[in-house]
Amino acid sequence: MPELPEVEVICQGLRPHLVGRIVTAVHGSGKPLRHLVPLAVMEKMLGGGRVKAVSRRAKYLLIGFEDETLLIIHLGMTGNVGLFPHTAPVKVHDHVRWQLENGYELRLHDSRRFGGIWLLTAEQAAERETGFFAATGVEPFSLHCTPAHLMELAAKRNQPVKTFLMDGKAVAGIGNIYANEALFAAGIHPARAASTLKKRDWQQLLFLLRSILSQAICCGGSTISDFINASGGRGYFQMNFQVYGRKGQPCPQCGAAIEKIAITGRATYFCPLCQKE
DNA sequence: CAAGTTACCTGACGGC
DNA sequence: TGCCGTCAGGTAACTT
Repeated sequence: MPELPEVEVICQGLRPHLVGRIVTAVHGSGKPLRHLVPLAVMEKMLGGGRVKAVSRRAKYLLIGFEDETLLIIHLGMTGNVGLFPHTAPVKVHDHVRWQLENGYELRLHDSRRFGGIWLLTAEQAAERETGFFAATGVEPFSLHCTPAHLMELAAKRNQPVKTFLMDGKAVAGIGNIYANEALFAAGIHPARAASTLKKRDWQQLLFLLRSILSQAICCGGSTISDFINASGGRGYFQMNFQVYGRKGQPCPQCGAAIEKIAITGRATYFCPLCQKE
């Protein structure tokens, strides 16, 4: 489900309701996730703690506590988090529930259980960029993310530019949807070797990528099948998809039929006329 | 050793 | 109606 815009929307939605709240207990389904901190350990480390900050890094949601303990949540393909009254019926696939002092609880719902939860101590949290996030790439909106930086990273690789964009070790937060959309906007064929892009290509691609991510955040993210934000609402950026999921439909630029191919096993949509190799 | 493939899991959808 | 195959927004452990 969630790429950078969706996680950002959840983050912004949660922040005003979660900051200042105190975790009183942690409950769960007992089913494993891709990574899961034992509920008893989580309750011991978080119990009585007050939330200080809610932020995002790559596709991870970060919930910081006053004692600097950091709760990290990844939503995988189908994960959602939201706040519910603790009396609201627990749904199938509600795998972890953080009970709060105000009668609400934060719930992680994830049918495929590709999501994950980690807990960093204050020391680990302080060192997170060289620890937990050591292998995580640069944030697309950060000042360190420049056309020159991307071109330098890509020079060492002989892979399609789409695969490069989706590699979280290079650039953080870009998944299949936004990689497809950004390459279409830039007029770059997704299978083109990343190492062949010129400075000018990277300038254009980065500018358009940022523009698309920003628009998507403003639209509340993209809801394909099950994405909902922290208030249970749907995003509507999918209305703006130019190529993603549009196989056989006319290109919005030139009218040619959008093609679908597989690149590194992932569905890839592009316009054969607007995006030359 | 970079890069492609498979595995993890459930649910939705299309074809028959 | 229902059974079966295919596919899905992500990542990491495999294999080549």
